[in-house]
Formats: sequence, structure tokens, C-alpha cells
Amino acid sequence: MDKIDYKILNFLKEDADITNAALADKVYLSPSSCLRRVQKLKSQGVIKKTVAIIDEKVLGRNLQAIVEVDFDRHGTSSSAPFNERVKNEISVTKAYGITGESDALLFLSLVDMQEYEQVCERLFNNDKNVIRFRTSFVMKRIKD
Amino acid sequence: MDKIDYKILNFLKEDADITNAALADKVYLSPSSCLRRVQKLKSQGVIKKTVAIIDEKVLGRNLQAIVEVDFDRHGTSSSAPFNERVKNEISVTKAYGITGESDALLFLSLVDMQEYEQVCERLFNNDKNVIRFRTSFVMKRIKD
DNA sequence: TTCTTTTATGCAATAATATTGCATGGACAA
DNA sequence: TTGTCCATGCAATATTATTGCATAAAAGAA
Repeated sequence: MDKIDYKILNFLKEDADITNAALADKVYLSPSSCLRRVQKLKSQGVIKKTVAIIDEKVLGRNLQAIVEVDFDRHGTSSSAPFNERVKNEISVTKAYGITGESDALLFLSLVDMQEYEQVCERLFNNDKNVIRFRTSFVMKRIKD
Repeated sequence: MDKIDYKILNFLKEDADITNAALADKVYLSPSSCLRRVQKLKSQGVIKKTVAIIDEKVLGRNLQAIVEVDFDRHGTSSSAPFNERVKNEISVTKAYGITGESDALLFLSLVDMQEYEQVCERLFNNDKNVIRFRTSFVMKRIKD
């Protein structure tokens, strides 16, 4: 992990479609050396994977919501079932256990309000360990 | 945008490293047809770009924070300078204008607490339109 | 320092993959 | 039916990725 590796990561982080030859140019290496570095970074898990960024409007999930959740009990065993349900919920794109006022924060990428209602039912209303939740909807994307 | 296109998107969303031939197999098309669909989706902007997912630990940004921000005034002209600063702040990975209790929600990917302090200084403490902010730190990644 | 070992590099050959031209066939409208 | 349009598959071609190998640089060991 030297300076060149970081350069490579910073380029691929923004555009993984770039050809190896073009990337090699940018970091002043031969294509073969460059490729071997990229392969190494992948095998080491530094580059986890590469994904296509899809226009969410096209996928019909243009309603973004952020939900703060308060739990009754906070132990691992108490929140495990909740975490499982969260993982299986397609509309939940991100979920974190957090410090501060609330205990968890969820990101929802929804088709419409009807789906929101259904997700709430499954995740929050049916879970006795969830004592409260507060939802904010995304109006404007400042940075994404 | 038919069923096959959606299939393609769903595969590339998870793994853009897949070869065109392998993708073609999965959607039961010939490589050439499949490729032409992918190219079309890219030119249409349905596929915005493809990026490498980097292990954040390696990049030294392993401290994740979520900041809710309250503004004094909410008009476009009032929040424009804030939005500009947010865009220029490397550690801010996502930022949204939201409904509900707070006005904006920021995602920070930080090196350490010192950087957090500096970012707060630049974004919040020096902005008269920011009347309050509340930070939560990510303890556990339930889904990411 | 000097010698040895390891690791990274570039070049050139090769393999794999993407890309294009073209002919065919299906869907649809007149 | 007939014609047009568009997607498809095949095969040829162009790009790109990958590997072997010799050399050079870097990292240790004595």
C-alpha cells in the first residue's frame, strides 16, 4: 500500500470503467504493473467489489426516507431479530447502530408511501422492542 | 426498458466486474445483444457510472458520523453557501435536505475525532444560519 | 558496506474479451 | 399481406487484459 496504490484506489473509486491502460497512464506505470497492483488490491479485499450506479428513478425507487429507531432493550440478543428483518427488507439500503438520541438509523429507498407503510408495519409496529421511530423524507440531495 | 433490462441492472448493481459473456448467459441473450443493451443503458444514463467499493479501513476513514442540522432560515439563498461548503468537504460523503425535526442530514466518513472537530468548525460553527446540530456516531453496521 | 533475497517493473507474446458488420426474424402498423 | 423498425445471433475484427520472462529496484542479512 504505497502512494501509487492510493492513487489507483482514488481513480477506481470514481470510475471503474476506465481501461487498465488509461489507469496505468494516470499513475505513470506500465499496463502490466498497474494491472498487477489492481489484482492484488482485489485479492487483499482492499477493493471489495465494483458496482454499477443505477438511476434510482428508473428503478422506481425515488422516495428516500431516513428513520431513527429507539429500542427498549439494547443487548445483542434483543436487537438480533430486528437486524435480521432489516437485512431482508429490500427497501432498506443502509442501517446502522448509532450513539446519541436514537439507537438505530435506517435508510429507505421506496417506490411510494404505500410501500413505506408496509415496511413500517413489518419492521417497527410488529416489534415489541421498538418503542418509537421518527421518519424524515429526503427533499433535496445536496451531495450523493 | 423491458424485463431483461431490469435483470441486467440488478446484476450489474451487485457486480460490475462480470464479463459481458457471463452476463449474457444469466439473462439468456447472446453476448452481442447483451452488450448493446448495456451500452444503451449507459448512454441513456440509466447506468450512471461504475465504481469500485473500497474498504474504508484501508483509506483510514473508519469513523462514521451522522449529523442532523437545524437552520435558521430555509430558503434556497440562505442554504446555498452551506451546500457549497458541504460539497467541498471531503469527509462528507452524503448530504440531504430533509423533512421533519431537522433540516439537513450529513454523513461523515472521518479519519479521527480531530478531523470531526475541524469539519464542525468549518461547516457549523462558522455558519450563522446553522442554529444547532446533533451528531450520532456509527457503532455497528447492520446493513451497508 | 557488500551480498543475498525479495519484490516490482516493463516489454513482448498470448489469451480473453469487447465490439462491429451483416443477415435474419419477430412485432407492429398501414 | 406488405413494409418498416428494431432486436437478435453469428462470425470477423479490434481492444483489452493477462502472462512469462529478463531486468532493476528495494529490503534485509552479514
